[in-house]
Amino acid sequence: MKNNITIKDVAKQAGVSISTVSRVINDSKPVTDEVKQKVLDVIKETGYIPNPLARSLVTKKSQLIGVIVPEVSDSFVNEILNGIEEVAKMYDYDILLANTYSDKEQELKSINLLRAKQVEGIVMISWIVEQEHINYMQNCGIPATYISKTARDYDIYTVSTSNKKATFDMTKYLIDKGHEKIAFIMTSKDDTILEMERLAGYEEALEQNNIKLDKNLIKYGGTEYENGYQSMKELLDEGIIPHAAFVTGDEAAIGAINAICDAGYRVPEDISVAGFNDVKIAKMYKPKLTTVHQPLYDMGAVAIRMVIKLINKEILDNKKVELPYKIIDRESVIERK
Amino acid sequence: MKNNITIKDVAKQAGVSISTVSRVINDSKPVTDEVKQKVLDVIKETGYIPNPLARSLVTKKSQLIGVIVPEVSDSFVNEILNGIEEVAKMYDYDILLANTYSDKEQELKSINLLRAKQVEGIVMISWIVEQEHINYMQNCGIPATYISKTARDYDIYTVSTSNKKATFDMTKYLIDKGHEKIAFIMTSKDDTILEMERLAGYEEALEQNNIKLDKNLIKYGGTEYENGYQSMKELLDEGIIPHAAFVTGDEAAIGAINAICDAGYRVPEDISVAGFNDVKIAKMYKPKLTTVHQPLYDMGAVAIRMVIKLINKEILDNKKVELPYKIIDRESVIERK
DNA sequence: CTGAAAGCGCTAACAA
DNA sequence: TTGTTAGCGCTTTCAG
Repeated sequence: MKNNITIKDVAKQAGVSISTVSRVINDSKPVTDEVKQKVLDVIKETGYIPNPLARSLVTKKSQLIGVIVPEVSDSFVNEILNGIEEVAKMYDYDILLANTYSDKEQELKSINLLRAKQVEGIVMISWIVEQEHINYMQNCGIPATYISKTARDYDIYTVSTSNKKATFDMTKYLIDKGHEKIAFIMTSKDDTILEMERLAGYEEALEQNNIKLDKNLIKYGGTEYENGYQSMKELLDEGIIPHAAFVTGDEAAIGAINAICDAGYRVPEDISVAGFNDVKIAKMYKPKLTTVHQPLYDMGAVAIRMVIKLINKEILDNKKVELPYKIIDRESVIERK
Repeated sequence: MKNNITIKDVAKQAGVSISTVSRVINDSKPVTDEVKQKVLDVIKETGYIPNPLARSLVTKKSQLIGVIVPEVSDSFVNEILNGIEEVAKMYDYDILLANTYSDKEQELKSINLLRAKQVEGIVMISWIVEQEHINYMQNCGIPATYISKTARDYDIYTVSTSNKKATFDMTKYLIDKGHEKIAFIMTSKDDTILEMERLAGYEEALEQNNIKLDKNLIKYGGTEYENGYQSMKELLDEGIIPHAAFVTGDEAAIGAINAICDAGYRVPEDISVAGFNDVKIAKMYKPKLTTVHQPLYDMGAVAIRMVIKLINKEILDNKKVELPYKIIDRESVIERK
């Protein structure tokens, strides 16, 4: 019943030595066709599967790549995960998953855990990348790439899109549509690099168009629906009715839309709303969300390909890959009359 | 830099034998406090991490559980995944992920792959469970639980909710709201057990309320947004305007809503729509989706706890766990006047 | 081309 | 309580 067949059994049954069997399953050294066939037959017959544990133990290759995510059920995350998974499979790697709930402690723990499991590389998806983690990671010398909304100038492998430029573009897009009083609702706590960059993009666009920055229009929340809802509600409760709201995350943007509607305004007729990421729901929602498209699947695919290359000691020409974003013009933003 | 420290190094440095080191790290046999402390110190100093591969090789326990899913980015799936992940961590298991895209071949392959990786158990999320897989799985004698919308009477461990009853209840709910012409849009191809059960629930509710079954109101699609959209569109194009639509999946339900709106009708004023699963988006959408709540997170949690128990040879009183569902009364269904 | 033997890092008898 | 030793299943020299 169970897979107790070992290389020994195969060897015995085929009347050869275990090394010969090893050779045929790995194609590592020449073996007479005749013998080879014999071994192959026995393998098929017995249903023998080499034990990768034993193999890994000697080769020091586990064919495992660890993936650390803040939360599997976040759509930003799981679309990336799809890309990771698929490419991993192509290269015969398996994915070891670790959820951190954005907890710093947990992230560190996960790194350890994965390391212990002998993963050959790690892809880390994290909202906020911290020097501490990087040091830690680099110390253990395990190939890693980061997918993070922050492309800060840490000396690490990252795949991302240009936040500043994307934010600038979307803001400008909004301005071009006639909006001036543009709320800016961010999806992470203040003071991270990410926010700095985005804020910079936002401010720059405003400035270039001679719109005075109004700090009251800026809110910090989280990536979730509820956060967006909350931030928008606060704004409205403060009596601020913007022409448009730019929310740097789609789920939060949808939250914001709902807050707007609950307050008795219409989207986009009264207030336009733009999102960020172009997550699956973005095109399912009504109104369909105008947003910044990030190639989530590709980001995952690229990231893992990078660590695989790293594992194979290939040289990457770039530590930082920036994938192109695109503004997706849908229904939640309209021209302001 | 790298984690090359082995048990030997620790032993040498602590001036003890490797077995002693093994004992302290596993707490398996009494060791003098003094010696123990010494060893612990050295471990801390060197940053030694036991190699689980080597350990697994001898203990035959990999601390790995395989999870096979149709697609990570499906919200039904990833909410379950969250539950799985969390409980796994509690029990010190790691998750090996395999995506199948609902491909039968791929599912079989994944089982093999995971098996090869020495997983101790498998949780399988699959739309359709097939006898072939079950046989295969049972043949390799590896503990497994299935999370599937079908609770068919296979002799396997499953966690699910009662489809028939849930469908019945929701249909009845719709009828009680004054709807008679109720479209029934299913999220999988015809002829699976799942559909049979659901259909039975639907038909029964109709019958009990003296509503004649109209086959034209029944459509088969898939779980995705597009599928729901498509099915609904077809219906409308055929000139059938139902009072309500019951779509057995939230994303598809949202697709249906969009199709309805695109055709110039309003939800829920003209047509009510009900979903199934109560996925994250269900409460984000506008109108908020009236749906059958399935405890996704819990389903994952329960499923993996079951396989862990199975792994530990504990006896489960029930092969089949049915978790309670609940009708969530939100905005997409209203009383018909 | 093939086999014998060493050893990957660890656990678990078995002695001492 | 501790050390010695024999493997776990496999790859990989090294002889032949």
